[in-house]
Amino acid sequence: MSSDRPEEASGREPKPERRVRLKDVAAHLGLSPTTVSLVMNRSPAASGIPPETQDRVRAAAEELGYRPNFIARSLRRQRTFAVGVLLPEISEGYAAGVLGGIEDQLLQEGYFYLVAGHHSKQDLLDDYLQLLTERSVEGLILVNTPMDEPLSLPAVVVAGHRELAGVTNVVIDHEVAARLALAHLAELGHRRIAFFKGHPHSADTESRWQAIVAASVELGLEIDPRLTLQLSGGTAGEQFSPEEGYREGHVFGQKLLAVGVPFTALFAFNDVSAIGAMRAIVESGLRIPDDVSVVGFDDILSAAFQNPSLTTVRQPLHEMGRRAAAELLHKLGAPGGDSPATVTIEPTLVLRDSTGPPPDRA
Amino acid sequence: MSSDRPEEASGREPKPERRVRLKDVAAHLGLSPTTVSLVMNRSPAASGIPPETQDRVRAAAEELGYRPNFIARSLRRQRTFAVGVLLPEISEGYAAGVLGGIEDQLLQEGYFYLVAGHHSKQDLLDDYLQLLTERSVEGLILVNTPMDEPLSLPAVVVAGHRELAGVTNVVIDHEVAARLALAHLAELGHRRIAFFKGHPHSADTESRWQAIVAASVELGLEIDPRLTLQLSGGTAGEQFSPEEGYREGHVFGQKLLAVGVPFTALFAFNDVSAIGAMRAIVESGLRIPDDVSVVGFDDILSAAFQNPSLTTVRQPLHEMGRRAAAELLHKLGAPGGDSPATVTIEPTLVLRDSTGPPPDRA
DNA sequence: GGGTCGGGCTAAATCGTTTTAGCATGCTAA
DNA sequence: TTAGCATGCTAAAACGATTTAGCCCGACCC
Repeated sequence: MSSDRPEEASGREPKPERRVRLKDVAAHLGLSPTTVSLVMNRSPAASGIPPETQDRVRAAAEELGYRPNFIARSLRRQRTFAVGVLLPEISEGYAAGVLGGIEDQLLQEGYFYLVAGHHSKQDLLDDYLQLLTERSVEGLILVNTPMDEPLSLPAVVVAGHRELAGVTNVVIDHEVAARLALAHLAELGHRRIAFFKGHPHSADTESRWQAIVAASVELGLEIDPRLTLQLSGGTAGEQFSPEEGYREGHVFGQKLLAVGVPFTALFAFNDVSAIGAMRAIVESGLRIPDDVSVVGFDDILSAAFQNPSLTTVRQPLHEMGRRAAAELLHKLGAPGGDSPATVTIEPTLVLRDSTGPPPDRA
Repeated sequence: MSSDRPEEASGREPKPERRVRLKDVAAHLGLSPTTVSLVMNRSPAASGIPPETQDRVRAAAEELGYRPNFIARSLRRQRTFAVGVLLPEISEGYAAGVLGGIEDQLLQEGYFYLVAGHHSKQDLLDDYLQLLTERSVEGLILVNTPMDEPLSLPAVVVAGHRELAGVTNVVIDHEVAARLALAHLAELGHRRIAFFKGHPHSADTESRWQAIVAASVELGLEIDPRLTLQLSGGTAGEQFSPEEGYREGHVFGQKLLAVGVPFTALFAFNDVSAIGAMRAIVESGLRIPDDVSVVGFDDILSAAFQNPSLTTVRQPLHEMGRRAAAELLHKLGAPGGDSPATVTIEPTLVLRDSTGPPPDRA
């Protein structure tokens, strides 16, 4: 309870504790800043400095609570150990999941990152790109963010539309995704499968659909165009709100039932539309999975909470973020090196209660 | 199609385009860096520089594509216009919602931020606090992050446990929350209401429960201890995963039904436990809301997707983040100024389909 | 014609590091 | 005796801005 340090007890000079600088440590030791710097950085040039001096330096640094000023160091070394992340917004969904993975990987490797949400506005995107550059980020990760012009920094794009020279794309393996879902349904005995196609603007729509077509052929399944509905959605991919997606799924579920062509399973474009459709199906008096099986895509949090819980193709968002970050760091470490143009992430099938055998093989 | 700039067409010197420095602009104009700096910053000291020169400077800067180096500027001005954000992790839930609000507000005001997820590990938290300080962030926002020691920087805490000298706490108004939910149920005619109390470690548990007790008295409702279940949950507040919360809600829903004391409504501690409980209720053969009404807390995405959709008290996470950021910026703008110790955010009641009149007034 | 004033600039210090190029000093070897 | 060579350090120049304190020059005043 008693204090050894009178200045603490008396409260004298509490505030003006300026941060300790390298120079202060040097002065305290009667050495030059150079020496202290060399020691603190374990520079190879420090080999000439005898171990005892090194210990003295480190002890003094510890004692004085010296912490290097990262800003000054960045300026001198022309390295910031920071990267920029551009995304539409930190929503509860896709971007947040990916960001979590980016975060883990970057911090683990000693980097920090600056995030900017452009809300799908081109001018904001341009501004933030500018600002991030001014702040000397060393690279960029774009999540679900359209980009046409080539970038002036090393970059990795997650869920990007186009191929850009020099930038690495991280995408999900749609082939595997389609095969997982359809093989599961086929194995259960389903033959008449309905589909929700993605919105025309969405980055994933086309490749996913082609994968579905290919997998169907492979599995000997026939796709009935009357059971294939294209979601209209917002104007810019998955940017529109989940609630809207849910409502759309509800409406399209009703449309699907109204077509009058029998089907025993639905493979939706994503979980929200699947959940909306489930509601429509249940409302029509059919049971899930007894009468109709439903498979979603993404594995959003709600998927597990549905009643019945939703079988779905899981996009490992966290891992996609991790890989994107790892890939960027690789580029930074080996400039002009051998970065892949595309990194493909394997989805997994999460089996839950919304799928089961078809009611009766007609 | 034809190019005026031969170096572009020929591809000569494509790379060595070093960033243009202030000095370059100055040299290009035959002026000193001082002058250019003064003009570019619209410094009051620039009043002595004739408008024509100013125009010349700005034109040259534009022409050469000059962008100030933020690092150098930060070093000199001792301002980084960056703040640090500490949170358990960027999950799909609470933290991501708040972070979205923080992001909006900060970017709008010209700040950036560095995020670090400490995964509820004390040593990581300490490390990141250290690193953020080294990077000279000007302030801190802690989201759902326990903190005992006083901080060396201006700080705002969202959903923090304790009061810390000098730091502003952003919290939800539990009084209003409790009153909104209970008044709604009382108005519908419910008298026998069950409760899930939060986990003992959660920041909000105690204040929320006291607010519920107070509101009950106010509304003339009686709380039956047999219908009051305390969730056990993880060890550190809301850190444990949503799936676990959901499962816990399911189990506690079953427990509640097993008590044998009749009730017509449940006010859960959060949405995930409410959703879990709904499942248990439905499984027991009771209908929602015909037999039992359920009210959640938070308004997570899944709440809207339930069948029936969940009536819940909405925590405006985005706004809480916004306010936290705004409050921090205020502190930064007026050091030693008059920051409130607590900022209270008003929740709202989102009426959906999980609440209705009780089956029959016994 | 000398002093003053103000207009239009600039030199130089500074922010806190890193890093290059060397400088003393003392010992060894020829 | 002296060149040579470790050994143990340091001076000073960056990095790219901002900012303080003037400088120089011509016009004006008396």
